[in-house]
Amino acid sequence: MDIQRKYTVSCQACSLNGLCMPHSLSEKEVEIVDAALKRSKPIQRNKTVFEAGDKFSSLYTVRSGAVKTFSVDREGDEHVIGFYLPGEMFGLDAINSGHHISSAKALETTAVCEIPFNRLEELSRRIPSMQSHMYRLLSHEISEDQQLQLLLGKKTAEERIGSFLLGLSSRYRQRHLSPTSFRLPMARTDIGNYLGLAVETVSRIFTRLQKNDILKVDGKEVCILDHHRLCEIAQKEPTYEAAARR
Amino acid sequence: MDIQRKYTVSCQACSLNGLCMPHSLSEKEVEIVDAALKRSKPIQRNKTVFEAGDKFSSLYTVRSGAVKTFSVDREGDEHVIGFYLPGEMFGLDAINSGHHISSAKALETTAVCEIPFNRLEELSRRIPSMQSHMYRLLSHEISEDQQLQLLLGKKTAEERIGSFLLGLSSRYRQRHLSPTSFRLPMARTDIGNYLGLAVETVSRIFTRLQKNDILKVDGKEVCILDHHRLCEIAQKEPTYEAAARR
DNA sequence: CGCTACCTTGATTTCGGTCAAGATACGTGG
DNA sequence: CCACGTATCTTGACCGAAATCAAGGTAGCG
Repeated sequence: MDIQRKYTVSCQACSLNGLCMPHSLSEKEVEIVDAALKRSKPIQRNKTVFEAGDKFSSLYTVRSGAVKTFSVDREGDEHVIGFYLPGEMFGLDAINSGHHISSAKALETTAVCEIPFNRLEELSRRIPSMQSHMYRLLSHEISEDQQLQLLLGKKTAEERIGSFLLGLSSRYRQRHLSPTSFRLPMARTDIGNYLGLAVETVSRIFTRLQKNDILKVDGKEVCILDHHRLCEIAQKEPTYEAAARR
Repeated sequence: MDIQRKYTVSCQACSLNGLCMPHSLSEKEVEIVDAALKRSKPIQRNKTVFEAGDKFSSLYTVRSGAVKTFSVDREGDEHVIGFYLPGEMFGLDAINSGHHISSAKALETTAVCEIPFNRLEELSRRIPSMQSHMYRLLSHEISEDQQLQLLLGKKTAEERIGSFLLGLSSRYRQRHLSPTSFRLPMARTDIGNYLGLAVETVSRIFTRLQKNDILKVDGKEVCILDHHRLCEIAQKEPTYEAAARR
């Protein structure tokens, strides 16, 4: 079964705020896991959740709002690594080295849920489905990252933007928001940075897609008018097919 | 502590053939883990270990030889995802979906070690340091993948090749082989494919680096003559600094 | 020994980056 | 509520790194 499906269903059922728990947990287990979570007060736009170099102690999930992770090189240039929407977990890259190698910043007013990692390790030993879930969550991140590598290494600017928008679209659908009409929480600069493109290129492609009646763009508001043609552009089969193959 | 260090030391100590076990295991535990491993007979060059679509049941480590993982798109084009040297684990991307989404093929005569995943889950519940180790291993793969994303999205052809060679160099050092003189187990085509470059570009840059006395290339034999300048080209600090920062 | 796969080198083209200049939106304080 | 300044976004002109096209060269294998 696909982790993403599991996630949406169970998040609501268990009210575990984005920990994406399997629903095989008992009442009692849900209670235990829930007790381990720390819910933060809202984080203002541009405030950081953690910074590169910070000691690693917790994983985080987005409860509301949006987060970007990024690293800064010696020349001071920022490199956007990922965007996280409600229900998604971030900070996974820090488990290995014991400190954060990237920073995380709120793209808008955001609430996160903190999960102390030592508690998580402990719980996943006691609750087998929890351990299994964590393995799958980490594995899922690896597949996604490899997907992005393919995109960055082989695809044209238009294909990248197309894939990016379709990706967002399906993530919004998963949380029962409109997959055709949504607001981009990040700036054009961030999109370009993430996709390995200049801002100007992102802008130009947005207008081109708009001219071809595939997209309607108004600032950060995006409306996908022709999902099918967008898939063609992204060199991806329509999502329902992709889902069926799983 | 860095997972890679742990790994080299313990692999030898425990003789667990690349499972990269922590050395905190007791005699008894080592025995148990060792019993779960299946050692394969050698795999011929170009033979697959598993193929995309196969049901996922095991993770693999390379014992000797080398492996590449790749996916094939609808047009039949291959996309190289990664190269694996002795001691490295592959197949991690399959945990989530329950079937392999990429294929793995031997680049030369290769022996692998198979680790049934259900046994691994079970063991990691019983042996806390084993679970902790697996989390770090998965997290490490995520960091590496994100590093590659940066390379693919932002770096020039020369920087990519430079980083690639330095990466190989440090992986060879980890297994106590010469970090300055080694044999590339993969074809130029595979390198280009992996780095998002045309074969011609890879070839041209190899000759250019050779002309500048940074590299000596003879077919698949590579010798790094000027490690420091190669680091500059790769936009990376020399490895000893990188190691010190950890 | 010859075939095929792999590698190298050169000539030409092209996609997307860079530079430059406006336009639009946004937050702040008067 | 509006004016101002700053961020962000868009559009155009030009340029360059690497892809593509083309043609030989080399090496490993049956």
